Amino acid sequence: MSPRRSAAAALETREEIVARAVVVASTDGLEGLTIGRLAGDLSMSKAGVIGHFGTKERLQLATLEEAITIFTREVWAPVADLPAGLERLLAICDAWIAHLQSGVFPGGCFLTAASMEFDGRAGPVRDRVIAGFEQWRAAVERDVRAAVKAGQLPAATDPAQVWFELNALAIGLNQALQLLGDEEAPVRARRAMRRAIGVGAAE
Amino acid sequence: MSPRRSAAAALETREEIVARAVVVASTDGLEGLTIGRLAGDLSMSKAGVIGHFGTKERLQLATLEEAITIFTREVWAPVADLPAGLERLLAICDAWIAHLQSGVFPGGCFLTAASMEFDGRAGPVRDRVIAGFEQWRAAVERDVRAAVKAGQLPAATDPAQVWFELNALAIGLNQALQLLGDEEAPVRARRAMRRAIGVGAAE
DNA sequence: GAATTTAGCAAACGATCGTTCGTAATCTAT
DNA sequence: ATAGATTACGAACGATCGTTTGCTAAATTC
Repeated sequence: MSPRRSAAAALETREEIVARAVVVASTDGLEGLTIGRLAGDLSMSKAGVIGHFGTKERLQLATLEEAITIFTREVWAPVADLPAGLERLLAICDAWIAHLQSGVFPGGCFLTAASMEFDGRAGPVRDRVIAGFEQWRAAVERDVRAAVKAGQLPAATDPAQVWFELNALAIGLNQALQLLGDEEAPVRARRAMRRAIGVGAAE
Repeated sequence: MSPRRSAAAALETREEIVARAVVVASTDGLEGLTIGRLAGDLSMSKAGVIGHFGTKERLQLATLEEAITIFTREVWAPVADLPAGLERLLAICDAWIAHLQSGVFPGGCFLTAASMEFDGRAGPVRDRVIAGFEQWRAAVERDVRAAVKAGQLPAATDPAQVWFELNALAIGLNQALQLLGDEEAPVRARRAMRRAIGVGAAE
């Protein structure tokens, strides 16, 4: 078969490719992602796959972008409507934990894996990973500051420290779930996150 | 040149290969490790490289084993002589942080990277990674229990919870250093580790 | 309805992957 | 000194890598 798809349908094809790429890269890594593998999975030719992106690196970037979109939808969107402050910060933590448990990415947190995979290689993929983390960090720290300003957290609270700990705990939870299948990890992570924020675990 | 090395020297060759493999895999991952690349770096033939291991998987296992040995030497050996308990637990944390800062692995913590890379693929490499983490976890938890027994920590202290948090913070520190070059991360990690243990940061 | 653009395929490109084979050089053991 | 193991090499294996090139057939534009 040859190109019997309309321009709109071609966009769909591109989305199908990216959707599959996210799944594959989630377990095999962005570098382990392969055009031939993708073509086989989708019953397409290699040229048909790469044609939508031009280059493997741009395919990786598109895949990363989609993963960031999914993360945003899973973790940020559910809490976006809450007012900035402690309540939303706690909701973020719970959504974060739920996301890591959800199995949306079969190979575990995509961004975490990508950050480890590309932390030593320069290039646009690494740059995008960094930008993604910085954006997420800014969102979390904003709520910490709002909670401090509202008197919900002690004035001495350091937003950067809270972010550091929450992010570390999320990564640690991801490892515990993916590598060890530790079923107690989510509750441990929640407890530690509450403590990192400076709020009783009874919350 | 052809094989003009004695049996003893051949062991040296093997060690040289593994030493180089640790460096390469530290940045490119155990899967990104390539026999041809290794042969080029060492001015050897591919057959000469793989001949010492038989299989790439066994080369990966030897590389992983060496990385575990290095980690043990860097983090455990300096504190092994201390008596079990709170003092050694705190020393472990400091040695751990120092190790992550040391740049022994140019691409960051080898075990962390390997755990992310292989957390979705069955096989002996993944099994060895898990065993390495379990062994390290047992060592840390042992000191937590000893500290509790000695009355240095509250009786309600949960060793598994402490391990979970310390490990997460170490991974988070590794990411902050490698991906973001965050120079404040080590002091943040140290502070959080002290708090996870349940000891004042002034210690 | 004719001309142009586009989606996707089949095939091939050189490069590299992990692995195997035969062979020469060296070491070890008799 | 001679025989047998090793060590490592060069060369080749089939497979797969990312990418490029023509081509066909459908969709779009004029």
